[in-house]
Amino acid sequence: MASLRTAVAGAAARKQVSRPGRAASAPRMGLVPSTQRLPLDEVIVGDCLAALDRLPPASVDLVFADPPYNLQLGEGSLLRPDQSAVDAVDDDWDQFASFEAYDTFTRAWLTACRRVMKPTATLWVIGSYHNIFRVGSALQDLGFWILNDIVWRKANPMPNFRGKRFTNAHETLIWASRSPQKGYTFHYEALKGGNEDLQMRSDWFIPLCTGEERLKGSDGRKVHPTQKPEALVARTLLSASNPGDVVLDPFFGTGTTGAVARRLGRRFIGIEREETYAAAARARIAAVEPLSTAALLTAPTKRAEPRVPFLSVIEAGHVRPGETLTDERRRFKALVRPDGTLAAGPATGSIHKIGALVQGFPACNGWTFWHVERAGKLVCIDDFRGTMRAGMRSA
Amino acid sequence: MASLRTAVAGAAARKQVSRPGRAASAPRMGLVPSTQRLPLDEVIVGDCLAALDRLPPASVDLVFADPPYNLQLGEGSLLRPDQSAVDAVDDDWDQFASFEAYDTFTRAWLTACRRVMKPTATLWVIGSYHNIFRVGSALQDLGFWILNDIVWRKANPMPNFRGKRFTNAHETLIWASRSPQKGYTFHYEALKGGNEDLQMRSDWFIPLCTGEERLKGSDGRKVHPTQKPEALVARTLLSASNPGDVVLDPFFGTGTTGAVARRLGRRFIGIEREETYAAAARARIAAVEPLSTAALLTAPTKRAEPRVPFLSVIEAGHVRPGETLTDERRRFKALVRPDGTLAAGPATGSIHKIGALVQGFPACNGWTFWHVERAGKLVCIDDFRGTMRAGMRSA
DNA sequence: GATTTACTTGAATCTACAG
DNA sequence: TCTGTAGATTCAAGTAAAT
Repeated sequence: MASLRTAVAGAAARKQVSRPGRAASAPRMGLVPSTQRLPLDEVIVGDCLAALDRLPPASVDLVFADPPYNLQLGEGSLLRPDQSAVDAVDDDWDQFASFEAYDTFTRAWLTACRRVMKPTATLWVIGSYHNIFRVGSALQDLGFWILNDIVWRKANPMPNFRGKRFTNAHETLIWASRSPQKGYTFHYEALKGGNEDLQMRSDWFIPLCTGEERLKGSDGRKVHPTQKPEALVARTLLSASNPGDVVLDPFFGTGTTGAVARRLGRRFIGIEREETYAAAARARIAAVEPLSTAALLTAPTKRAEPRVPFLSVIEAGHVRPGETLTDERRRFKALVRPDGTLAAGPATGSIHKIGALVQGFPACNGWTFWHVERAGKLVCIDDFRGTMRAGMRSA
Repeated sequence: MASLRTAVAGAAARKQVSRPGRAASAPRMGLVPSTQRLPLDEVIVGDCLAALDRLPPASVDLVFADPPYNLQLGEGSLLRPDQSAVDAVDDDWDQFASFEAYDTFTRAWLTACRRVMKPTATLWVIGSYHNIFRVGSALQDLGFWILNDIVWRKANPMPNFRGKRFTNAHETLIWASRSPQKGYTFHYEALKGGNEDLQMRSDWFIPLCTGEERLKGSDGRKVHPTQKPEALVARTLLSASNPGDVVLDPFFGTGTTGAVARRLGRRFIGIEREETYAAAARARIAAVEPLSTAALLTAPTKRAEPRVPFLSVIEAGHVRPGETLTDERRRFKALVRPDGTLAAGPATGSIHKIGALVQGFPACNGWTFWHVERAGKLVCIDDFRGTMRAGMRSA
């Protein structure tokens, strides 16, 4: 059964390669006319598969999905040590007859999401051990490419009242691109800057959604049983999308994704089956104050900066032809030629090639490797490039 | 699976009969006669399926499995920024033709393990996002009952050298019982006592296996590419087995499970395909000094002050994105961005970098430099960090 | 001998773009 | 679509070498 599942899913995935940028292909079902207009910043009430099929292909930049977890709870209710009852997730939408039924459901919505994702889009799914292994396997079977699994470490998890297991103190998010193809958005430097100048790790420590942030009904009870903290969703959107990007959430619930998207200057498409949740989401999102554009401006990453030929650095007079370049520790030397190449002995080539050559390395960033002497001190030639880029910005 | 190799039966095999009163069923294959004698505290060299089929059913109390991860590495080698090559895991034993092939392999060894597990036995499997979703799904499909997923947070993970993903800083263990039936071993109180009287959580912070603990050959190179830290295995054995219990490891490698089992007064059965690894394991285990029963309590892990990202301070609401930070004498200003970086004019970066920049210094401690105004007074952002650290100590 | 600095290493699905 | 090249990129520990 499982092998058949894999084969079928694989075949479906192979067949379904949309070609964005060329002809806009027909909607998957062929029954519902495709509207090319995106229902932006709206909550669509209805079945998520039907709603997804009505969206144009290759139209969203990011998907955040918090699907049903398929919790398999026992019969009786769970009691705390003080005999109060734990408010368990036993809603109809979380009930599946079998793992197979859950797998079918999972493959269906993932396939539908994949169709509407741009080739450069990525997808986030959150789950617990009850469902995340099914979801992860389905992702791989459908041709998604897992980039990371992220652990949401809960600051204040519910203890295990019976003392029969470890405190279930985390949930797992999977971050995947549509295919192994490169070119997705990842704000590496920004995340590093917000994390003590260290790479952001795959384990995130974030409190549960409680207190003011938790939506409560007029009866004082929580509106949705599994509302996620905005901080968690915000980190996914900040890391893998840009201001103005379209974020899709096929299990919108009470609209955490929409609220965060609006606050961070992203557009959203929310799909939710229950009108009660959708209504709560609309009211919640309307109250969100978007951040100022100034606070959202994305800093240009080094990769996005304009290219500066080394020849331009020479032409600007920062380095003279005939000068000698050396490395930080003055172990190697090279001669600057008027055409922007370097010479080391008989060999000539770019600053990168000669840098690699003299060190015996396969590659080298010549900009950071080579230095010139100015007033008795070594100056990195990358400093000149920085000066020139600053001049280009002000011009 | 086709090649059934004969196990090397150690001459010094201790004789142990499986529990009387339990029906000794025929071996699964029906080809090799079942030996009712358990090969305790030995390393069986050979194919793990064949070896498992020769063990009597319902005979082990715990399984610890570290199967191949099925890493799918690219063509070229990965270079660090200093151009040194990463020693990748590209061994033959980690190569599978497809997910389907890996699934087949996984179901086979899990099924074989399940047969030899006592009804009360539990199983641990470790993996990464490359394989753990396949393993978890297979476990559920085969009737295992997942008790917890545990996150091994690595103290010193390998960074992401290209800056294209989050640092892959954890691996996942699944802890499962043979079936939903109750009655497994879990030392709740002991673990709680070793964890400052707090329930042991599902996220464990443990360093990699390096230094003295890492087995090295005569050439000084690591014997096995994926040796696991003893602390990790010890915690699984302490939590889910009793002294004298039989612990099975079907992917024994260099015998971490055996060494830990011996040290903690458990018996072990190790199965390993490569004689080189098995030989190293035997020598290693022979050198292990078993602990006295009284000394088996977990040693509390010493922990440094947790690092707090400025992003977490924002997420916690202590500082709002779009707010202005200033120094104690209000000479400099910077804008707080939602990703935890600051902006001063066109420049963006961490609290430390921007603090240094505005002062014209080479470095700056942003935590003590930057302040926000609260009720007309300046509050240092380091105060917020202190508050957050207090809240994190329980985690 | 004590302290500082340099070097090594760990389960890795690790680039982007012009021509 | 493929190829060649510009050029961007690392954290925590442990060990060895240098001061």
